[in-house]
Amino acid sequence: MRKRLGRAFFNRSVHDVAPELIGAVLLFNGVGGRLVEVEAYHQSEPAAHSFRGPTRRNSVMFGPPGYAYVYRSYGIHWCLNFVCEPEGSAGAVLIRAIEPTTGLAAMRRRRGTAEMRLLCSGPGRLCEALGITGSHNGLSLAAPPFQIFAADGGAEVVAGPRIGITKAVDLPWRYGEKGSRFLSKPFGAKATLSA
DNA sequence: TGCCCGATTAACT
DNA sequence: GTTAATCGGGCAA
Repeated sequence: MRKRLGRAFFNRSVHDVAPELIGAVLLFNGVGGRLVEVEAYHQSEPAAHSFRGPTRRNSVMFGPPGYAYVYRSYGIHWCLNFVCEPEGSAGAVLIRAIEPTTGLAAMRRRRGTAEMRLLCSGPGRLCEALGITGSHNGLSLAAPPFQIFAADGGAEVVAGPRIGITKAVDLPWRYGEKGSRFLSKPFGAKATLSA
């Protein structure tokens, strides 16, 4: 049986947490699958929402680890983050893609497609498929509707540059499962291997 | 207040 | 390849 992840897991550096999340299982109201792509963000670098200090939108990032930070992207989509680091460090891991395994019918209905690749491959798609919205901002990751289980160690993790940002573009803080068909974008040939 | 831009996606040409 | 949808934050005035 997989180990349930709680606050202790998230109360560490985003650089430790993010690669360990690849292969972990995320369920929201019993719907979800295996995490295959995430990105790390930290207050110290300008691509992070927390870089310029607390605002109403990002306040959850400045709270304790183990909580969900959900924000609206481009005025349209929702994006899910796991708050990490000791409280006040304002780090978070953006959940970018999952391999759908559980609750396929609900995901297909919400996304309006049966195409597996299009259900959860991208941060906005994933939130729509799982039914996550801004109303879930600030919820604990250790209690329903969230259930998060540790990776079983089978995933081979690669790292590369983050996607869709214009600042700190060279930091290789995107992590994914090597060769997964459910990535939002493939990793380049020069992607490095990670623990 | 007004203007520009963004951790995106789908539907165009 | 380009563009529209649409809203909160940051910054200038």
